[in-house]
Amino acid sequence: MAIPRAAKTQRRTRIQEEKEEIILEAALDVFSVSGFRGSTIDQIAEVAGMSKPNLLYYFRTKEAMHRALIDRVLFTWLEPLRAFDANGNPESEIRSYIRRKLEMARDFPRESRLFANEMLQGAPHVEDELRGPLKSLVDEKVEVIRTWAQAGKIAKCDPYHLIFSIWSTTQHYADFDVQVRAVLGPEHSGEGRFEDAARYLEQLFVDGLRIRGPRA
Amino acid sequence: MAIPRAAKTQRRTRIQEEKEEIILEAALDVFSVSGFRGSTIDQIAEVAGMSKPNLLYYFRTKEAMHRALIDRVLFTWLEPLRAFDANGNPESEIRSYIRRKLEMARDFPRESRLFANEMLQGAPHVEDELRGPLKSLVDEKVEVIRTWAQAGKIAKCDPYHLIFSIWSTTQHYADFDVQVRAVLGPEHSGEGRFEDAARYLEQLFVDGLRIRGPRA
DNA sequence: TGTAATGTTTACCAATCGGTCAAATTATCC
DNA sequence: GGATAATTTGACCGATTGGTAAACATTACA
Repeated sequence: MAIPRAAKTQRRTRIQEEKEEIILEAALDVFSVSGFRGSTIDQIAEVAGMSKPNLLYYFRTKEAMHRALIDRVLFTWLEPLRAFDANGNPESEIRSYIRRKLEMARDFPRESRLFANEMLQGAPHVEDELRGPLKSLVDEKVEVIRTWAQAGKIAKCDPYHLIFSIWSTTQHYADFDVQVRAVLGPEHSGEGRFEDAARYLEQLFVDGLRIRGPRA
Repeated sequence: MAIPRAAKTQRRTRIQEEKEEIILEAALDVFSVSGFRGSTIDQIAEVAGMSKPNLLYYFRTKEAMHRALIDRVLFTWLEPLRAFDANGNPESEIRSYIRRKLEMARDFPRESRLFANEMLQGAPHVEDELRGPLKSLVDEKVEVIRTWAQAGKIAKCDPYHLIFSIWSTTQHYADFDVQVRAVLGPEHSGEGRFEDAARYLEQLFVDGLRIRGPRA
């Protein structure tokens, strides 16, 4: 008798590891474009190259697949912020945070879109994670930024909105990719647009945070 | 015999105007949360408070409803950018553009989310509008900004990415509203967050664009 | 190599999907 | 007030949805 999801053996089979990976990969393809409600198990099964019941053998419901995916993505999504170092140099920390977030937008656009889709729908599946781990981490980094500002290392600013603006500007290049390409035109839609964005954003944020000297 | 959508009379009935308005309002509610694929005619019909066939009497297909909605939203979405005045003062023009966009995020979050949903899905229904009218308008304003920079009125910067960053930061407060509220916590989730955002963003962009004098 | 656990497939289900149709109801205008 | 056009509804359709049952195939391990 088949017992899905290794309930009996505790240890996961080689096949389980492989297939679950393939499924989550396919699920990411589909969910990131159509959102939870707009995606179907059949679509995912087709992308994964296996039958629907086979897929449901590994993840018993559509919700289960989505949850597994969200958990994984949320973790990597927060990586750059976690790397934000209180002991580093403010300017270079912000610079590399922007760079890291832009690299994620370039290298993992599906993950970014999955997350964006979830937010647009009111975060029905991750509200707890937002209020818990996410808020805690942000609060922690906000304190760092505040300390920097009080020490006169950077200009005073609202740290929450600073973080929001870095999130939104960087993720924009993943989530609104079609729009960016359409506006830039085919001649500027190569991968170079990420370098242009990095240059622009670093200038924007670093200059914006520099302590302003005697007015020009 | 009933001829849908006033094919015969040319002029639209009072009832037609009213009902189409109610339907589009309901459709905005639903589409903005679940996207096109994830929304159902039944949902919209329920929100609109009428039967499904009745709804389909005014809009023959789900696509027709979505298109009518997109056309309307795209127009108002571009209003602030259209208002961007080449003859105005650069600093105050950018300031009021940011303010206008933030007001839209506050007052029309569903419209912003509808648009974001469409972008996430690869803009299957509006790619032409992006490449055509949108790109033209942006190109026009990019020239304005470029002229300002060349005249030494503002710092040099990539005008395209400047516009992208204003779009993304302002729309963030509509599209990622749940996240913003979760991170700010219940005590800062009142309408005041838009004022805080406005203050922060105006400072960020205006300072970032000020010609920098002798270094501080 | 045998066998028990694991993995896969075919056939199927009830619910929901987008959409149609004809009949019933209501508004409009002379 | 009656005819005519406009509106609304309930019953229905085939396709698709998320998910199940059980037979079948494969793997792992003694």
